[in-house]
Amino acid sequence: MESQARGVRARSTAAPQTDPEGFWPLLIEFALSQRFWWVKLCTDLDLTPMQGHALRMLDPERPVAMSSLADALVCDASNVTGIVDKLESRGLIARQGATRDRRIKMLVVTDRGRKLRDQLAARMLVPPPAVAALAPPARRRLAEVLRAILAERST
Amino acid sequence: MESQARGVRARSTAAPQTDPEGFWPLLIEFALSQRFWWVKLCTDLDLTPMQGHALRMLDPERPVAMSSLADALVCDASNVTGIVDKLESRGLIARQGATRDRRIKMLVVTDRGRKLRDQLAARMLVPPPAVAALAPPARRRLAEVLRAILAERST
DNA sequence: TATTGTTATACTCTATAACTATA
DNA sequence: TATAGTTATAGAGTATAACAATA
Repeated sequence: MESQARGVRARSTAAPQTDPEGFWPLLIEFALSQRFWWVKLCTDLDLTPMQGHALRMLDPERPVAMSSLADALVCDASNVTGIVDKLESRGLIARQGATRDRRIKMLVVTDRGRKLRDQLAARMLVPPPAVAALAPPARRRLAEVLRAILAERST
Repeated sequence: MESQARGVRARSTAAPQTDPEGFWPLLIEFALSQRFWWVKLCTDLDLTPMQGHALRMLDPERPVAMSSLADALVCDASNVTGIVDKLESRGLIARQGATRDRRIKMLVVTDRGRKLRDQLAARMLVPPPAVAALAPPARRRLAEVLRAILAERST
């Protein structure tokens, strides 16, 4: 949920029709609130949000084509060029030519990039107090549902 | 979850310590995936993501100060000036002077803005098939858990 | 003096279109 | 001809600093 300082908050003006328990609006409200969480996480590690996403989506075990990263980030290839430029200039990743198709450039995560990526992953996995305090059965149930939702790819 | 075209996906390299059910990583993965969902929702209504957030956070029932909107959007006041400029130039909101303190400018949602805001709210409330298919008891339980998390304000 | 909002500036993200070098 | 990536360009979000009006 976004800040409610001075009483400002999102207000719903329409009623849900297939979700009388209000589950979906709550999930959405939560998801949108994580915008700030992600920005802070990345900023703390001197990354922009998109640079953080890029580093997260790259595979530390094997090279990934620029075009694959563009797909993963759901943005244009021209955009990826700039994002990769910045990460490469900091020595976090590197461009490599592909052997068979010389048009393709593969991206590899450097040792330095891997360290930063691991830090990011570690911080991502630290749940906020409210989540850590949940009883295990409640977490287990919610985890099952989220797994089912993510498996659908329909959102 | 971001696109997995050509096999690219986020990989975790660290293990959670206080969340053996994997609840938190799933929740985060879900939250981050909603980035694209929100962008599309706003784009369909000819709004940028931030303009959508601004319209969502404003109160159609009463004027809101620029500074309050800045708090709600968690961004600088100078930033809000530009976002408000664009919404106002489209006739979706309007600036009003405050009576007691003439430094303050209050924002009101116009009739046109209200219609667009309602459309946005209505589309937000349509759950994806995987969510709509959940049994009511499951939804009810999960709604309780999410309410508890959001009430904490600690994320 | 302090606060509200604006302006100026600079950087990042974003897409489109034109370009190159390959295929 | 088609594809992978780059460059040029323009619009939007972002913060910092300096500013005007008001308190």
